[in-house]
Amino acid sequence: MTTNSVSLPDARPVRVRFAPSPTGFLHIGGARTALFNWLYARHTGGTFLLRIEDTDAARNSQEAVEVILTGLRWLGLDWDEGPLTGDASAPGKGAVGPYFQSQRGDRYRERVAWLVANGHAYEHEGAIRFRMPRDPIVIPDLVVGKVTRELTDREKLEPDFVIVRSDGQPVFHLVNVVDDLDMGITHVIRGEDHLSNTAKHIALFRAFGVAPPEYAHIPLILNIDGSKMSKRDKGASLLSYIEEGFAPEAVANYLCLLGWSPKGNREVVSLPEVVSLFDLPQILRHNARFDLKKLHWLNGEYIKTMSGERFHELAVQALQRMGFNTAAFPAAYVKAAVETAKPKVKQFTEVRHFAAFYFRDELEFDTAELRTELLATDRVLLGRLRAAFAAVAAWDAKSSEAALKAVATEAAVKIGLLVHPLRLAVSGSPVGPSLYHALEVLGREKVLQRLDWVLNQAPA
RNA sequence: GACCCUAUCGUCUAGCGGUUAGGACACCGCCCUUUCACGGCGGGUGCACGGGUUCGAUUCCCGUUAGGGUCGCCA
Repeated sequence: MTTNSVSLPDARPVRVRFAPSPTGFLHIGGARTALFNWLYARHTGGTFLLRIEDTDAARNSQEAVEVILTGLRWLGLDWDEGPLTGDASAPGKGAVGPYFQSQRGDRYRERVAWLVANGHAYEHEGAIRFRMPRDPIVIPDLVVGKVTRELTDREKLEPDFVIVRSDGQPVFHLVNVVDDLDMGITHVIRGEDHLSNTAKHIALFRAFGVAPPEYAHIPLILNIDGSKMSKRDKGASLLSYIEEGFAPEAVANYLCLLGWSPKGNREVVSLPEVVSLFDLPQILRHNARFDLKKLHWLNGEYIKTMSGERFHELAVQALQRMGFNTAAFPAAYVKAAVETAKPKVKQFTEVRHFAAFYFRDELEFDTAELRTELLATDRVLLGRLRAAFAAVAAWDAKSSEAALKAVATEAAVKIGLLVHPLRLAVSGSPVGPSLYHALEVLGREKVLQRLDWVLNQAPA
C-alpha cells in the first residue's frame, strides 16, 4: 500500500474552492490551481466555488478582482458559487456567502471569540495568538502522501502564531480555515507552497472541533530554467497568453499536462475528456517547468482543427489589436485573406506575418535587407511575369500558377527564381501563406500594382 | 539555520521488480514543396550519485547531492 492511496469513498458531496488574493494579476500557477479544482469538482459532480481573499486592504480593488474573473472565464472555468462581479459588496451566487473575505468580518470575530473563550487563543500585546500544538502534526495528503510536519527552530522559539493583528485585522491562516469550515469545503486543492502551512490549518480545525478537509497539494510551475516563476517573469501572467494570441482551450490543455497525464501517449485532450479522466491521486509530485514551445505547438494543433469561423474571429481580433482596420475591407475579402493564414499560423500574433500584407496600402518589408534583395532581382524576368499576369484570362490561384510556370519554362529558370521575389513584392516577407492563393485573394489589380512598384524603383 | 516536498532524454511525461526504458515538444538530417512555412519520414540524447534489500533494481529502503517550498501582526 503506497502512502498516498489514503482516500476512502466519502459520502459528502465534493466542495472545492479557488481562493485567490486580488493582486491585479492572475499567476499561471494560480490558473492551474483553479483548473485542477474545477476539474475535480466537475469530475466528481461536486461544487466549485470562488472566494476572494481580500483581507489585505492595501492590495484590494475591484479591478484586481475583475482580472481574476476575466482570466477564469477566458479559460472556461465556471464557478457554481462565488462573486458575479468584482464588486465586493454586491451579492454573489451561492448560499454560504459573502464570497469576499472583506465582507466576512463578523464571522471571523465570532470564531476568534470562541477560540479565546475556550482557551485556544489568547491576547498578546494587542494581537491574538493561537495556541499551536508543540508536537508534530501529520498531514494526510492525497497527492504527496502522509507528511509529518515538525516545528522549525524558529517556531520552537514561539510556536503560537498570530491570528488577529493588533489593528484588529484577521490573518490569512485564520480566515482561510474559518471560510473553508463555514463554506463546507471538503477538499483543499492548492499549491505545494502551502504544504508547510497546513499543519497550522489542521491545528485550527481541530481547535474548532471539526475534522479538517482532505488536502491535495499540487506541484508548482517553474520557469524553463528551473527557477521559480515570480510575478516579474515572462509568461507568469495568464493575461499574457490572452494578449500573445493563444487559444484558451490550448492553454487549458497545456496546463493539464503539467503534473498530470492522460496516459496513452496523448497530448491533445479536450477539457470534457480531462474531466472524465482526472483524479487527485494521479497528480505528480514534482514541480514542472513551463515550456512555451510546447504550448506554441499545442496551440497550432488547436488552430488546425478549429472551425473557420472561430479562426476568423480570433485572427481578426488579433489583427485589430495590432492596429489593422479590417473593417475597412469587404467582409468576403477579410474572410478569404484570413483563411489563407490558417494552415500556417500557430499563434494568433503570427497572423501579422501571414496576413497583415492584405490590409496594408504600402508594401512593408520585414527587414531592410529584404527590400534591397527584392530590388536586386532581374527586372526583365519580373517584367515578363507582370505581363503574363496581365494577360491571364480569369484571375485565380490556378491561372496565376500556370502563368508563372510558363514564364519560368520560357526563360529556362527554376520557378523559385520567380516565386521568391514575387512573394517579397506582394507581401514584403519571405514567408507567408500559399502564394497563389494569396495572389488570388489580393486580386490582380493589387498584384500588378505591387509588381509595378518594384519595376519603377531604381535597381539596388 | 530549521522543517517539508521532489529527482526518467534539454523540456513535459509513460513506467508502479525482469521493457531493445515508450510518446510529445525542441533539435538534427532527408523527402515533399510555392528556395519560406505547412506536411511526411528518419535520427541522437535519459533513469543524479553512493550504499543496501532482492536471483534481479529506473521501479523498494537509507544516505549524499541538487532543485523547490515554508518558518510574517503577507496571502
